[in-house]
Amino acid sequence: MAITTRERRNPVDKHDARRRALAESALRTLGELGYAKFSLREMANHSEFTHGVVHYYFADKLDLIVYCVQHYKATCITRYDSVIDESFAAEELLRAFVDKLGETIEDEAPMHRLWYDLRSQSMFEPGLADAVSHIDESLAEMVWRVMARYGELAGAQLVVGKPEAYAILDGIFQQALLGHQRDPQGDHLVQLKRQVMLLVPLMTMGLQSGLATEGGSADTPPF
Amino acid sequence: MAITTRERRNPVDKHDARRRALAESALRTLGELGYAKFSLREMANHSEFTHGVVHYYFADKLDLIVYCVQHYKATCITRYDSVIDESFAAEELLRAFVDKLGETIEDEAPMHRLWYDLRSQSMFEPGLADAVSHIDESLAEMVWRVMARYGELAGAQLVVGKPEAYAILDGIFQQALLGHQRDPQGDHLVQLKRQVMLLVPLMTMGLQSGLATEGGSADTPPF
DNA sequence: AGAAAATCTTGACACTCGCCAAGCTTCAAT
DNA sequence: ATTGAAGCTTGGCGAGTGTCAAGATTTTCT
Repeated sequence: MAITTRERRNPVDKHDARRRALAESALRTLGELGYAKFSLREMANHSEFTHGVVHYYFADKLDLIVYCVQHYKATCITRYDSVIDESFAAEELLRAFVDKLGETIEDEAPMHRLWYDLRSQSMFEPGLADAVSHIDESLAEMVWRVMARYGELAGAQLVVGKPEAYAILDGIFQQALLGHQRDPQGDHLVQLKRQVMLLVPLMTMGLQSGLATEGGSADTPPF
Repeated sequence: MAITTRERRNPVDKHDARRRALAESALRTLGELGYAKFSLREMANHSEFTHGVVHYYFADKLDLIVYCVQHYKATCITRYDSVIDESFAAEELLRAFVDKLGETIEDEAPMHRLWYDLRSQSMFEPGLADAVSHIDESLAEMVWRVMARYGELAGAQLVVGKPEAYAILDGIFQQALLGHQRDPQGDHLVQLKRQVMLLVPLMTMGLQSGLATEGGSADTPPF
């Protein structure tokens, strides 16, 4: 009965690693097909798994998807922390932030459209509500870290709170994603960057007239 | 062969009226179940129609849903025009606007969550993209009419353009709807009103310090 | 009234779905 | 090497899906 920690932990680590692998495969298919057209067999066809193995690791389809949502959270919640840590001036932070925004919309569009899909689904499928709500809260906190750091570096107070800042930037981001999906040739990414560089200063006090001082390519009037 | 205009127009009117009736029934079921769980038979069970009649009036399921989206547009595009026409001062317009926002979130939550669902679906189902895009554009114009009128009444210029104003208010509205669905007992409606009354002046020049002058119950600090 | 056209119902078709049980394979421990 | 558990595959069940054809019903026109 001498069970070392290694002997005990390894099986459950294997188990969890397998769950993660399943979840990552499911996330790929979900990002491709969306919640409505997602099926376990379709996921199996697009991966190395067989359609039956899911029920060995998850109670049912919804359990898998909820786990996917929670796993997705871990990968995206700290996405902008590097731009916070590596920026030491307000304009530098803002520029790094909008660049990262543009990158993620280009590189991970399927994951982002899936996120908006799942968030909408959570209004019809109560089983998703909790997991989605937690991610939304984490995203709001991530946005708030950027905004707080920006205010700190700019030496100005924020005139909006955490929910407002998140809702605003999320709305802007969502429109950019919709436009990018509808017409990938369009200039939605530069519009997104311009809009964020307009709105972030607007959400801080005393910087409303500082827009024109940034120069560069983002000084076109918004209308 | 004497075909009067009444004889000729009536049949196609009947046809279109029937299509509209089908669409309204489908919209009710869609608002209840969401796009993913919507089925023609489920719609038939919740209405006076039989599941087969749909294919007499629509090519297929997607054709029906696209028609639903377009029909939905007509009912919601002019929703805020009355508050524009009947308000003759900036604060009055703003108050009427936020009141209407709260009303629609209370009275037509199923339709609004359906809208966000369908907009997300349009990123996976290209057949929905055009119809959804047109509605989004119309909603942006509706928001812009309110904003333009507000700026006019306040005697101030807007510091954001049409896409920004719409994205911002849409993001705020969406968060309020999500919160209201997750927890109907919460105070998301008063938060929504407070947020909009903060942000609309913020989107106009020279009104940043005018927030405290409104008094009433919306003067709590945003953070 | 009778013919013709429009409208609707019904039932079946081919298909996909989540789920599960029975059996097979792999692996670890004695 | 043998045994037992863990992991996985396979096939199938029942339910549900969109679609459509055939026929019944209603409406419209001469």
